[in-house]
Amino acid sequence: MTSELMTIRQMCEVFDVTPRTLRFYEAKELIFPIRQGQKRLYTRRDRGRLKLILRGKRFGFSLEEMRQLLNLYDRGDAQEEQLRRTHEVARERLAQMERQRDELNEAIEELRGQLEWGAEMIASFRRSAAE
Amino acid sequence: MTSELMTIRQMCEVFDVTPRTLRFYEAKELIFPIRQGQKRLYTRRDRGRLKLILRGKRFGFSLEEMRQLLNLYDRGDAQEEQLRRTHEVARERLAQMERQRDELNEAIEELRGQLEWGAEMIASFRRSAAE
DNA sequence: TTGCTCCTCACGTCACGTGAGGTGGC
DNA sequence: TTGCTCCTCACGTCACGTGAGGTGGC
Repeated sequence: MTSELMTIRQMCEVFDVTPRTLRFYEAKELIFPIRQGQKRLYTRRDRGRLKLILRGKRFGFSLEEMRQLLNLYDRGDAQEEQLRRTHEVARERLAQMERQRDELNEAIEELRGQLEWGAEMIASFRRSAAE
Repeated sequence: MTSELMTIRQMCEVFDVTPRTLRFYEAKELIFPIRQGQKRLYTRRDRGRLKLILRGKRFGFSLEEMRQLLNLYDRGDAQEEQLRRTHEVARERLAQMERQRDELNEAIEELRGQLEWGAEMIASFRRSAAE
């Protein structure tokens, strides 16, 4: 199932992405599948990276940010410093996400208000039609 | 201050947008400033539309959706039906926004968990360095 | 003449989607 | 030969940002 090397099709099924996405990430130097003729073969390392990339996406990191973080991770030396930097950017992202959520909640409340107002308008149309 | 006709610069200050944004909305047929030679002059109608566009943006409507809603609003005939349709799309948008907020909250919790884990890792680095 | 504001192309951004046209192996 | 999957361009999308190069009136 998750054998050592996987084709693009298998990757797509496992990670629920399109082939275009995998090729795009490769062009952006986020993953590095090996080639067997024309075909791409994805290694365990590619799968690990892709998993982190997709997690990063959920947190709203850009692909370029993820590339940099993965490169830190990759070097492996001076672990503590890398971990510290990653922690730092992640904290900033968290703050942004919280702000974003607050704005979204405000917009939701505002739209709810508009909807109530609209419902009243529609109701008043009905009343005047019934008279 | 808010005289009948406004220049692009005045519009930008009042609505906190760039000239490019106003020209872009015009190209997309969302607003229709009059021309005095080359210069654009924005009317009260343009300001009303822009206000609704910016509010729509907060709710996550696309410019094309806003264009259609504004056109309904504009015709003014058969008010009830227009109001009803607007109400309908707004309700769908609200549901999407709520789903989006829930996903964002999940991501926030997940990232918080990652951060805690990272903090522990950093702490353990410190301990082993202290020994 | 110098500055200032306005204008019109038109390419760049971000993360892919979507054909078009071609290849390899069963 | 027909199908299937893979591949490489390369243009399209969305909402603008960002120069480049030119104009009008004080």
